[in-house]
Amino acid sequence: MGKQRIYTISELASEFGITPRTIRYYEEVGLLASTRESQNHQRLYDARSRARLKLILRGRRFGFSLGEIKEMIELYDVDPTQKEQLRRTIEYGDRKIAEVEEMIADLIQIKEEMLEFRERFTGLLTDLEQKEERGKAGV
Amino acid sequence: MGKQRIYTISELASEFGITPRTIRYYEEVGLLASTRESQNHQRLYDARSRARLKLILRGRRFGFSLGEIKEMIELYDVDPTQKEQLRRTIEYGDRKIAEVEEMIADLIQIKEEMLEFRERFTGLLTDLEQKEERGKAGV
DNA sequence: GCATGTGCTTACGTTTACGTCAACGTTATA
DNA sequence: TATAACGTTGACGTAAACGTAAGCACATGC
Repeated sequence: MGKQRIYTISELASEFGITPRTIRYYEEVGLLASTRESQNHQRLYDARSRARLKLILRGRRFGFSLGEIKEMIELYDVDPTQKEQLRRTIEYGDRKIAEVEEMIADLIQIKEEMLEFRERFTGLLTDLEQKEERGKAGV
Repeated sequence: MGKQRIYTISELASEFGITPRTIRYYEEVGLLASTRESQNHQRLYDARSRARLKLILRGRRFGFSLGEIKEMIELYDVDPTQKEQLRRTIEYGDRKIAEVEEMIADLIQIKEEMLEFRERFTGLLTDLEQKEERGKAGV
């Protein structure tokens, strides 16, 4: 088995650069469950929860809303014996894959444009520097 | 010269699938200027404004805040005769290019994972279907 | 044994990015 | 000429995603 490290809420928070409040909020909206230490009522997280949090933050990074993220993550919880559920999940996944492909294509185009832009600017800069050199030489 | 089509606010809005209010809001926060038909006070947009709006929406699509988008777009307005300004812009641009590259890499990884996931599910599905077939044959 | 740190719940506050509505002006059309 | 249709400027409303603060419980080091 994998090592079963468990994490407190502030451990996870500082690891991912977020606040405990954020994690509690994700629980509040049903995105991330936690087990509780009996007696203490303290939230505890295992490797699985940690992975799930990572997924959430990854989605957030690309501008998905928590609602969309929830929809996507819940695919991991599909019942693998229900044909109709499997089919719907695959279909939904195909749409999401297409979306991601589109995003990749767009980002590549954006990068190209930024590079062109960068070259224009470095060109302008070296022009200015050469002008300055000639100025100095002229004196 | 390029054809100088001009656009009303609702033309632009419907073209990009947003509302006039959104465009007015972008003006309110200093993201998108408009010329006004004198007398009428009606907002009008040329090709340049339209391109700028496109940039804004592209940034939004990838989860950038309007603040970040503003910072990025303002690079287009740099004074091309100021060396220090040019240098800073290039430096900033390099950071943004690196960010975009990272996003692309991450998205590619996400896509890979989604594809693996998809294969597991199609596998499960064909298993189920085969089981069903054998069941029918048994009768 | 008490202060300090960590966590809990509850609840109200805040920022971003618009939505929505009122009250009004201008232009095309029947 | 009146009535849509489209535009304008306020101004208030709102959903999402947390921030923040109060009041309390529990553990731990000195």
